[in-house]
Amino acid sequence: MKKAPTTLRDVAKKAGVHFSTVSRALNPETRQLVASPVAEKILRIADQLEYRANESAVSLKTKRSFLIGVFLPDITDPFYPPIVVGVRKRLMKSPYVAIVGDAERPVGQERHSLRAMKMRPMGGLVLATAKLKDIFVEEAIAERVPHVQVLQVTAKPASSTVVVDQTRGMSLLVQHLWSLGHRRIAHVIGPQDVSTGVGNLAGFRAAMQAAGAAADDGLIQVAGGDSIEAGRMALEGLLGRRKRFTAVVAGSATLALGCLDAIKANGLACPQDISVCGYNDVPLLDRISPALTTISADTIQVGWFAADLLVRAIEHPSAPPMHIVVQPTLVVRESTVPAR
Amino acid sequence: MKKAPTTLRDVAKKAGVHFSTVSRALNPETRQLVASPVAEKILRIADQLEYRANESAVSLKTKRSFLIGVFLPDITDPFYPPIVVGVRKRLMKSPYVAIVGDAERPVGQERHSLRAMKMRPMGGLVLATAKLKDIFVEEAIAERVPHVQVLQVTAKPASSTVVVDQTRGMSLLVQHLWSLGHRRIAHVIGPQDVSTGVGNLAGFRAAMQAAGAAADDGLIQVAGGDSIEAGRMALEGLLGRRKRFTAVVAGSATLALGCLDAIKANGLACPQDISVCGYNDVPLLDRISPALTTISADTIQVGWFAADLLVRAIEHPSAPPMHIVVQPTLVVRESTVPAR
DNA sequence: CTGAAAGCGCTTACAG
DNA sequence: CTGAAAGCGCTTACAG
Repeated sequence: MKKAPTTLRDVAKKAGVHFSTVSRALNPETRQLVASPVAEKILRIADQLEYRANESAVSLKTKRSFLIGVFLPDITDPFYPPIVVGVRKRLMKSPYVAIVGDAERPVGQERHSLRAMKMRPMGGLVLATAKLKDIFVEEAIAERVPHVQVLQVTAKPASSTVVVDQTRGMSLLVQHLWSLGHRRIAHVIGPQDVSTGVGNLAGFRAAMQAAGAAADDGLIQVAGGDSIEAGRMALEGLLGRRKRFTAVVAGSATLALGCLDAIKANGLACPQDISVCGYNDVPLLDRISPALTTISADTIQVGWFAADLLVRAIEHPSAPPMHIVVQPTLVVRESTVPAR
Repeated sequence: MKKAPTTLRDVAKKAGVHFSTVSRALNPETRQLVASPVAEKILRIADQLEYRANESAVSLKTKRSFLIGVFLPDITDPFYPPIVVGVRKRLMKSPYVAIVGDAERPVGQERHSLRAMKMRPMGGLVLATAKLKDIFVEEAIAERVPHVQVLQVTAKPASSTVVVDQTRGMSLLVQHLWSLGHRRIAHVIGPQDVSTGVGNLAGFRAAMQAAGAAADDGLIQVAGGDSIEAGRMALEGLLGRRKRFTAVVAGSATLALGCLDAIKANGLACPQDISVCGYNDVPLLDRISPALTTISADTIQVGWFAADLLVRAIEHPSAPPMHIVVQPTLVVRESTVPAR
């Protein structure tokens, strides 16, 4: 038989006090309202009976929720799960627990998520899915749901954010290629409806400028999505233009893989004919052929910061939003070599 | 101002009925207790007011929960997230929502998860973390929490399970190597406290037997864990014995990567000197050097089945456990070649 | 078919 | 310092 869980009343009966006294004793914030010896006794008995507050009852009464929704663009892209690890790490000793929400692209799905989110009052949200203009974020703001945006952010975020420094990342990449003698550098960039897309492009332009040459718009190609296939098609397009370039900077690791495919499909070789570098490091990128030069960021840290800011936002609703920028590093591997 | 969400009373007032009538009308199972025209009107108004039942209240009252906990050994191992995708897919149109639980190894953490699970009544659990003997599973059974085990299962599971056919997988691998002329085949196997570990080993032995040669115990090495490092050390051990072998079957993709490292570290080459094959396919394995021959299973499907069985278990608590076995396929790539 | 009532397990003013 | 009461938003016997 499934035994009923211990309730406040069970503890109260055994302690010989009223159950509201038990409630006070168990809550650290009201504990001083209870006489010390009584509180101690209650704590002991509660522990012994393995009392756990029923969360539904607490939520119902306090109108607070301890569920933190983490929305990722794609849980199967190995770039994202570390975010969850970081969030979890920060939430470990807190009363909050992370849900991984389904944020798949189709509009229908998003609606579903939104509705699910609204019927299940969330304590807060970590959103890695924001477009430059994002109804999800707008709703969160309108409904006053505490949230923080990570990696991808809206155009002018009114919420706290944790992002990786894109300008710095692009600058590291361009400087690296430049120092290898590359001058004609192509850029396969991700969709321009997300901040990482426009950020990378702006960063690329700024970095080229700083290096001493304006970026050649004829060597910039926006990919149709963040997939290997989109990356391949984008570079095929560039190759088809027959405009010479000796290196290509891709907007993500996924796009970079597509670039490698395009190079191979055109009878060329990386890095001998064209150097390729990606953006965002994921496992096994160091073992593919050629191992990919890329930009790496501590995404566990990003998740940790996000959860930390979120907890603050929940506990101090009126505090102004904070913006954390994490610095990435350059990881040089085999896919970039001196220009011929 | 954060406007209060719509409640049953709001809908009732607007519809001119008692709120209990609204409750009945909104629940498909009790809807026929309400006069059709009234029910229709209520439905319309509820929709218009964007009414969503407060889940805490529902859970508190019914003592049911719509939270499904999915526990993975490691969310950053790309082998596992597809399970979540599958679970989510099945749960999409159900009232349940999946939480990804933290099932990190340290015993302290597990305790934390367990406690979190108990204070937050879960509607059900999908466990990919079961050891042969597993207190987590034992507790779930004792507490009558509906659950299904996936991939890794307890010794004699009393709950529903969804696993990949290990015997078949090992057989495919051994037959493949055998047909390439390999006779002395080593085996680097994962920890033996989980069903996949013992299953793979048993499968390997059976497959060797069936092929016509008993497995040589001197060529079997149990790794200290499921990590690249553990795989490397295991194969180093085998290499150190100076017992000749021309191929090695690893118990996981991760272990296989370690084997590749060990081969390289010993001045040998894969596949020229030793063929290597892994178990479980993950992205990029087709792009590493050499691309890894391995066993692939549809893990999204595994997750889907798991959620399906779980929903059944929740809705029909007395139904007997079911056991689904998914068939894997062999993916031949560059890491296995004919024996010299 | 519908209403009124009880009660799920809590928190938190309000008395004493 | 402690008890008694109200009430969060629901579901579901129980009357009518």
